[in-house]
Amino acid sequence: MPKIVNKEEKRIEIAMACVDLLHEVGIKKLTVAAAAKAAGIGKGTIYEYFESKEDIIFKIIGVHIAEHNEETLKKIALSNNIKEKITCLFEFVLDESEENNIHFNGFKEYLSVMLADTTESYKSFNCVCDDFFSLALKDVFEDAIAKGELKENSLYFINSIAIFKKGLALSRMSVNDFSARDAYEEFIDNFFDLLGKKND
Amino acid sequence: MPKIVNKEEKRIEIAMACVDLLHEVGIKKLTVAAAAKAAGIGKGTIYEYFESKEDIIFKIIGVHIAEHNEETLKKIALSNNIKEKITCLFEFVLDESEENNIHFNGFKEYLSVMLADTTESYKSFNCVCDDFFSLALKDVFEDAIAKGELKENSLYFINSIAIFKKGLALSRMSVNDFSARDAYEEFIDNFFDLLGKKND
DNA sequence: TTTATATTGACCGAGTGTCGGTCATTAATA
DNA sequence: TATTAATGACCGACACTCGGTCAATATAAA
Repeated sequence: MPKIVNKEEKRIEIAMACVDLLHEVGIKKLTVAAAAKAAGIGKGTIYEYFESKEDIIFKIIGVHIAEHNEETLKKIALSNNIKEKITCLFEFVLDESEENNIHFNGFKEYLSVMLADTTESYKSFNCVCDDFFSLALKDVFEDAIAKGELKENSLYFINSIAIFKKGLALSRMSVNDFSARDAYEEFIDNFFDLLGKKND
Repeated sequence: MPKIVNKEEKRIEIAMACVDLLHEVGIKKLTVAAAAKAAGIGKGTIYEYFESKEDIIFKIIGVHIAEHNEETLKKIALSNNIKEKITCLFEFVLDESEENNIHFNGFKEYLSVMLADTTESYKSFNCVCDDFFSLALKDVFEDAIAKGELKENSLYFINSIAIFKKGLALSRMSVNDFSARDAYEEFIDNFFDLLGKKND
């Protein structure tokens, strides 16, 4: 009998091998043949591990988001400032560094694929991401309220802020000369003016 | 000389003839041949009027949005209630009627295309839509402030609300069991609690 | 009839996904 | 230990789809 490969591991391996290529050419111009070449395998083998070309993108984004969420939680734990903690949760949408641009663009590719063909599994995946954000934000808010830095009714806005974040991402993807950072700062400052407890 | 056709009119005519088909099959499965058939013309003729398949979707959404914006302004003018006026501006994202679903789905198709290949002209188009919303909302807010129904600093939130609306649309497109109406109501109620002037 | 434009569908090639077949590895057996 | 059997991994030729092109044709004004 041949060696039994770990399908899931190989899925990740192939997906990761395609990351650079994907970012070079974008999903529209990514061919399965090129993806196979990048991964050093035959074209047919791709289909042993993925349903479709789009499925590769799905895998890539999944791995990255899991990594990113972990990092985010660490950063939040390290910070002592409430506003800073919240900003950590938005960093993915705000950061315009070379490295984050790559990931953000990957997310854009993913969104495009998902909107073209919104399956239940895609939707479930989105929900998981949303839940992470909402739960983490809730923790931060409750912490801030306990410390007397935010008014209690801040909690009512958690869902709305999660939605705001999505809009921020979409705006960054689709609006000319849009500064997500500026838009975010404007929002969060106004928010704190209304709901922060001035402890001066 | 032969019959001179009005290119722009025919563009619209072809695009409109594809609306039903597009909604049936979605952009991924919409073939140019099928689109041509739906419009009762040859496949080659499509390319006399459109740059690409995607361009058809672009045209469809453009026409619908222009129509919709006009209607929205009329509805706002008819209403005397501030909250109702604001809701008019969100109606496209909230309404789940059969008819609006078709339009909303069209918008989703459009978004997908745009994210796959974000050209400057797509971005400009988005800006036009955003401007409409922001300007209309500003008018409503200023009116409400003048009437003493909203606090002045409500104006600071206009950009954020425009972004929130985008997030709401994206959520409706991509999240399981998401009620845009509920999320909107929650937001707007909390917003009025904070920034409405209680005139009781 | 001439001429400029509109229209068309056969055609092309890029690219997706399939499938029959090969290969490498290990289990079983003598 | 050597030989054979069994099996899943792997592959790339190929069938097919579909977007976009273009040479030929239709149309209608002059």
